[in-house]
Amino acid sequence: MPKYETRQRKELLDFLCDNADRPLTAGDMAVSLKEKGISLSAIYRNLSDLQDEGKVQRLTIGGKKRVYYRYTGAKECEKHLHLSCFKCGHTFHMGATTTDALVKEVMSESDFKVDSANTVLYGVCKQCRK
Amino acid sequence: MPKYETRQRKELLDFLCDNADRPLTAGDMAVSLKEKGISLSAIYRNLSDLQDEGKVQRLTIGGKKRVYYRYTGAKECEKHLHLSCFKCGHTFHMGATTTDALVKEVMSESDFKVDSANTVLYGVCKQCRK
DNA sequence: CTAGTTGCAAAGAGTTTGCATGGCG
DNA sequence: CGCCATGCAAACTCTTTGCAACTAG
Repeated sequence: MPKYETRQRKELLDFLCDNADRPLTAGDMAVSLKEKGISLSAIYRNLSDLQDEGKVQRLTIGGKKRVYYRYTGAKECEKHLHLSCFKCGHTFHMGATTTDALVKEVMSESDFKVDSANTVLYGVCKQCRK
Repeated sequence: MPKYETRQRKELLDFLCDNADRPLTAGDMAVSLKEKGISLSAIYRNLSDLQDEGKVQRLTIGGKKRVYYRYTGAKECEKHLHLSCFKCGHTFHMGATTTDALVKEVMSESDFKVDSANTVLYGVCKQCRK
């Protein structure tokens, strides 16, 4: 849990927000933020804090063997399910109404409370199906 | 892609099937399979093949920082969405009918083809909500 | 037999941590 | 100023790989 608002922390958050639609590895961030003078360890330490705060989620993609990070801190994320494409890796937001319907459906069918901000449906998007 | 049916591969598959309802790390498997004389590298190599065949999926859990594996090779898995509890880590299968309905709903709303065998909805199960 | 698979140990990748320095409040 | 966060490098953990021995078909 951070107590100071450091420059590094701000830069990292900005970067994550700007790239909320695609999954990032810690390495990706390091490359993009190195020029701004942000060390790998600062990235890892902040990512760790952000996860504890529930603003960042770890995830794996399709057959990939790496761990990716996704920003889920936006207020909108709480209201939407996420759709992630196996092929291109892009993440889309599902409409709030449909999300609501789905969450309720699962609740009544399986007595399971879905956390939409943190769940990702995997599949293939419109573009990649062509 | 394997060409031989080795003892190690069978044992690993058996173990995965027997534990399809909970996420396992490669280490977990190694511990349980060491007594049967199966090396870590055999486990990793077979897991890799199994992933390529689409029988095993990698996933991350809640705030955890590790990679887990789940068996998705059972024919039933193709017909069900998976519900995984943040708290206890247990995986449940959602009914086939509801799964179908959900998949269709997403398709018509977002033009996105959900791969149910490989997607996991995160949330909190009945037990853990008490 | 022949080629794929295993075990072991060493190599790699990604992530974490200790400690001195620097910066937020 | 005091304490937290950063940077760097070393330490770790998990995963992959080279090679000789083994084994399924």
